[in-house]
Amino acid sequence: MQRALSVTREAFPDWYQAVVREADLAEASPVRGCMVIKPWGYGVWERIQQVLDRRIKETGHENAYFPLFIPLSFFAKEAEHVAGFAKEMAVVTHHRLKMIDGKLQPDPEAKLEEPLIVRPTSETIIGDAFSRWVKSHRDLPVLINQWANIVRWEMRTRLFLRTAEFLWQEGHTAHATGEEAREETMKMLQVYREFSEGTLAMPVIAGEKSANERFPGAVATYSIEAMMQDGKALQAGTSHYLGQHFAEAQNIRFQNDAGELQFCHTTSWGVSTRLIGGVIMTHGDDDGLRLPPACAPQQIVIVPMLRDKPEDAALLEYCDVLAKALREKIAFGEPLRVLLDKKAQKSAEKRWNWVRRGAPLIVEVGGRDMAGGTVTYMRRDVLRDGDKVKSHNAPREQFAAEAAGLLVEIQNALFAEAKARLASNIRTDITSFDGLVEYFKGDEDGFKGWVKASWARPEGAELETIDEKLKGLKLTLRNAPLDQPAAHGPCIFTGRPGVEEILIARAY
RNA sequence: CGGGGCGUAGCGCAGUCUGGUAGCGCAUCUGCUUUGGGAGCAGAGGGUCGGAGGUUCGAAUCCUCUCGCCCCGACCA
Repeated sequence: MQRALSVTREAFPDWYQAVVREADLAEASPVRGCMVIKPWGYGVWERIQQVLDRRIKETGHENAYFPLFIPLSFFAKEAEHVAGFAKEMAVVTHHRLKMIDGKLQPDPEAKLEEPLIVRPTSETIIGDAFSRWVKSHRDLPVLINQWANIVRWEMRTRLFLRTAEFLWQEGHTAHATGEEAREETMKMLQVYREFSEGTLAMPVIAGEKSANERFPGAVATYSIEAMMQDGKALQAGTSHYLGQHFAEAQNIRFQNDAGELQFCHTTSWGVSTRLIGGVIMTHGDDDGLRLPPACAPQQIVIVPMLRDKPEDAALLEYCDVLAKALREKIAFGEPLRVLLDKKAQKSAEKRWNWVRRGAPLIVEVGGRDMAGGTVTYMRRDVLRDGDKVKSHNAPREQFAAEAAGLLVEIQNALFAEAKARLASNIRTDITSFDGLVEYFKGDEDGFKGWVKASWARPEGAELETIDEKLKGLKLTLRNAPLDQPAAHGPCIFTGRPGVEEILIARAY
């Protein structure tokens, strides 16, 4: 059978790369670990930005922008923070180039007095601003978000999933009380969960990270974890309660209503272009990408079957009427995004390109459709019936009337499919480390789901030891889901009474 | 940074062992035919074989160095 991709999901890493390339999402750049995000890929990011930005503002936050460069000394103020990021920072040391011996190089006489770090995250420089902005309890809370690029000099990179430079939003807030800051942390985690499930159709499990997986400098880190089609977990978003650590390091203080000086409690939270990798690995199939309509740059692509003949004009007019009618319809609270693909390419070629790119509805209109007043369309989520491509025929006006409903149906179907995969691949019957070994041993490449088990929440050296043992099975602790049962069995690692359930999985 | 694999046309690959002046499929361009579905035929364009140096009359091929990509490990919100 002829597929739109040359590889299948059996070779998952190869397949992933093929989708990124064939769906026109991104490509590698001349700079190691950095990517060029192409219009179709960036279009998905713009959808993420638009929908999430609205949610961030609805929850009371304002956007602002802080510098790309952070003075080196800012990082030295929070010990854990600097320790966590020191190994992956890009450093700017000069401000001028000079031709020396025929070679263009940094001018030794233009060395910066203090090196500048290209931000790997902005807690420190935003905290510095907060320390000036906050004087009184009347200034609180401060609720700020920034859309930005950041740089982390990663050892090993993968397009979208882990790149040296990536795009994200980072929320930073300061509060009078720990209770309020914790509420904020949880509120944004919920925003991420709803966004991931509602817009990306990517079901997630929200929970708290174990101590060893905490953000450097945080009191508590929460994440949403999604299950990819190879069974691996993808951390799709994080939210941190930073306590007073950063406030103390950067002197973010306020006078309370009794006139006493107190340190603020701060939070930070973010999602990144990694989400696009999550969408690919959640919904992609052997014909390429499948985009949930809510995050598709174009939801309906109309491909006229042009024949380079005079009657093409009438066909284009026929398609244009359809496009205009569709654009007046609403789905997910917005007008439908419709593209009439008039490019001078062979129609069949265009169709398969849109299949690979994952356009949710692909409409093909030919002369006979026009004569009969109909259109032919394909749903990308259920492209094939067996091996054959499944196309539908409907009167043009009927299709225009039903398209918005179809898009919602596709969105729901993709979510249901992913949700079923997540729900049926979390094992809860493994209660011992030997059981873990048994389940995860051998067949390195085969599908392995997640394990949810009780544990005693060990810390320190004991946790280190457990982490090492898990590493031997290529496993990591993902999070302790927020939804917990009333009672717990014995700890899967220590045998002591369990205090919560934790997810154990292979991860990206 | 350690182990393994790989860099040859936009994509997928052969050629490398055994040195002789670069090829296949798809894509692209032109023409004719075709026209309800990834069309057929004929022709064409496109590669300093990742880069640098070396050996040689001659290097995609052998040697040295180097850069990048992929997998595993280390590392990693």
